[in-house]
Amino acid sequence: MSTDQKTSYLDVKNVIRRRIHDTVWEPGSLMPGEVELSQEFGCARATVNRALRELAQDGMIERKRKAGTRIKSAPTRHAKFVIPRIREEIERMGFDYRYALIERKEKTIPDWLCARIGGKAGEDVLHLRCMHYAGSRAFQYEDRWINLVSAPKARAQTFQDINPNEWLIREVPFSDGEVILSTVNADQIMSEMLNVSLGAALFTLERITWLKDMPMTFAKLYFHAGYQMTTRL
Amino acid sequence: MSTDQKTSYLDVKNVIRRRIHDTVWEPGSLMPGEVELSQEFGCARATVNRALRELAQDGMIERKRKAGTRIKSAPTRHAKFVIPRIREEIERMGFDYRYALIERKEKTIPDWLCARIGGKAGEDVLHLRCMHYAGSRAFQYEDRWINLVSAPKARAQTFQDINPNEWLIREVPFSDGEVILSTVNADQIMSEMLNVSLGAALFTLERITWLKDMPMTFAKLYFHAGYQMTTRL
DNA sequence: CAGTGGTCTAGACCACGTG
DNA sequence: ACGTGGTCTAGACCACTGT
Repeated sequence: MSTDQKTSYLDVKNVIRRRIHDTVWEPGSLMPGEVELSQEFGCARATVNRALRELAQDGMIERKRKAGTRIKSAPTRHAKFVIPRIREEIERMGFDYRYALIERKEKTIPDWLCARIGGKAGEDVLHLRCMHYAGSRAFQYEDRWINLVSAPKARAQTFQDINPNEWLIREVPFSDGEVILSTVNADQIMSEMLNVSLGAALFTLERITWLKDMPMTFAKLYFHAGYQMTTRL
Repeated sequence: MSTDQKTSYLDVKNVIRRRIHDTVWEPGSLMPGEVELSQEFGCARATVNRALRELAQDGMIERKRKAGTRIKSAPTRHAKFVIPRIREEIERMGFDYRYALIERKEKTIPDWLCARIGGKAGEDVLHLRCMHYAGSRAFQYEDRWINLVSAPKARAQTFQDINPNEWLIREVPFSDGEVILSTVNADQIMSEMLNVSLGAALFTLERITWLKDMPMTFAKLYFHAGYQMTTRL
């Protein structure tokens, strides 16, 4: 009568976590290899492997072939935030989503944008300014630039009835992106658009998207006052 | 002469990703089961399993036992942000990290905090206000509350020479947490502390931490003007 | 070159949740 | 009840990289 349930990768994960927390293994030091651990835990190497793989993904340890696995001295904390599609975010709150194009202009790429996203000088870009509403309330002001070289189809799109994000998702694949969260004091334009007082603290999200080194689009989103992003750890 | 390298879980992942993007399988609909896919790809079920598991983790699909695997209609976009330890963040920028305690006071838990973190009325808490400097420049103002019921050891700690976060990491385990990013206009105190003009837009990070339903600590961090969080997708 | 993690396999049993 | 995903195993080969 042995209560020999097989040891799960979760058990392994937890034990190791505990050991790291209790400094059984010094930060920065090497921990035993997979084979050794699998013997200790009485399970297959694959089980240990999965536990360690996930711990590495969580940023608790660092693994290198031949070098072994070491405890991260500075256990990095990650938080996963949802970057919502605006329509869904608004509808999930129970409001009607409404979109309005304010301006649409083809231009030559400005220098600052060139530097910002790594484009080539002289290329054509499409500049869009739009608003997103939740019911009758202004929700987000969007300042969007689309590279017409890498996304020429945008030329034929008026963006009167579809917002840039939804169009891009449908029409343009992308490989890589960058997101920057920051804040800004509302200037004249934003205060009018978002109906907030001049200087109000606004949450902003900048997003750059590439397709294999080709810059596709740059967007700066200004949220209504009081907007916040939430996540669980 | 067959170039029969074994198909990797990465291959599977990529093909599936492609199919989802190309709407080979309708959003919201069921996709084939693991067995069927493993036959199609000519690999072991474990391989398909890993591919699907990771795709689920990336938010592209949703899996349920017995129900099968379906394509997420609203492919959620996630972004993983690093929640840095302030000392490391500052030192990584090449500055000296300096910490200063401004105020330390034991109190009865205020109502708003009670509601905020789900504590019991009447419990004792420790309220700390501190500053973090990068070299000579103010970097972050911290407003911290520690539950003295769940972390009684905090009573004996002056927090003169160690910042709350580092102490908590060392002394108190935690199971669960919540992070909220938002913005605020600098009030009198913050403008003095962070040396910014009154009303400047500040980036704030609130953090609540629990240990098995026991609220441990609540912190609101106010960053210097111009602070931003960055991540790759 | 040799040791460590990375991955694949084929088969097995289990747990959950739908019908 | 039973089908689907979830996990474990034992063994094998590969790929990277420190020595």
